Amino acid sequence: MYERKIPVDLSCPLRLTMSLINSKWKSCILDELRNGPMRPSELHKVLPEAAPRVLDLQLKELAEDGLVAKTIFAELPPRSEYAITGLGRSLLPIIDAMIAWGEENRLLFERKFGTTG
Amino acid sequence: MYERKIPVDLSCPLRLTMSLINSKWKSCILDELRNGPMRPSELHKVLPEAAPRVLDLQLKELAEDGLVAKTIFAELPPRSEYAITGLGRSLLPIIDAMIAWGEENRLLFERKFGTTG
DNA sequence: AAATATACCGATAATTTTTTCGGTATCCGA
DNA sequence: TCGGATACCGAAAAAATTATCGGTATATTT
Repeated sequence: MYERKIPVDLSCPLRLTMSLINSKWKSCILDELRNGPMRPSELHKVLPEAAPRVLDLQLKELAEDGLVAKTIFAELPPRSEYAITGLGRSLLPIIDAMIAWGEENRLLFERKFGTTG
Repeated sequence: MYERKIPVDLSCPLRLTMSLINSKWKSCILDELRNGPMRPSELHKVLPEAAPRVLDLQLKELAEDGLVAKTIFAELPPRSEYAITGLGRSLLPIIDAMIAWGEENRLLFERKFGTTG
C-alpha cells in the first residue's frame, strides 16, 4: 500500500505551510485547478512532464490534506475529477506571489544559470 | 567536492521560485536572517534541529543563488557571517504569507494529524 | 598537554521523493 | 477479438535530499 512517508510538519507555522506545498508538482496542480475541476488525464495534458502515477500520488496527498476534493462518477470508462477546496484556494495568493516573483526575477536567473543566455 | 544535484528550475515562474525555497531549511534560514546577519553557529542555536553540516550546504546554495551573502573575517578562531541580500529580502513577503497561513490554519491540522488532539 | 571553540569539507549513510513499469478492470469502437 | 481510453494501484528502481561521522586548521583556555 501507498503510505505517506513523513507527516505534515506541525512544529512551526512556516514549516507547516511548506510541508503542504513543498513538492515538485503540488503547487503546479493547485495552480492548474484554480479555474475549475480537472480530470487526472487533463492534468497530465497540461503538466506533461509529470507522469500520471506521480499526479496520482500528489493528488492523493493533496486530498488527504484537504486542499483538493475528489469526485468519482460511477461511469464506465471511469471518470473522476479533482477540485480545489476553499482551504486550497486560500493558498493561491501565496502561489500567485511566487509566480509574480518568478516573473520579475526570471531574467536574472536565466543570465546566471541559463543555457540560452 | 560538493555539487548541486539539480539546477534552479527555469521552466516556469512558479517552479523557479519553488526551486529556490523548496527545501527543509532554506525558508527558515531566510526567516531567521531578516533581522540581521548571523554566524553559522548562531543559526544552529536557533535552528537546533538542523545539523551544522546541513546548514552549511543550504547556506552555500542560498549564496550561489544570491539570496544570502557571506562575509569572512580573517580572524582566529574563524568567523563568518551570512546576511540576507536584497533579492532574498524580496522573498520575505512570500515567507510572511506562509507564516500567516500556517498560523491561521494550525488548529485545523493539529486536529487532523496532531498527537495531542 | 589537553580540551574547547570556530568554520568548513569529504565521504558515506539514511531517508524521502520521484519515476518507471507493469498490472487490474471496464466499456467503446474497429 | 483486439486495441484504445479511463482511473488506479503495487513493486521497485532511480534520483535527490538530508543527516551523520570524522577530519582539517588555529587560537584561547584549563
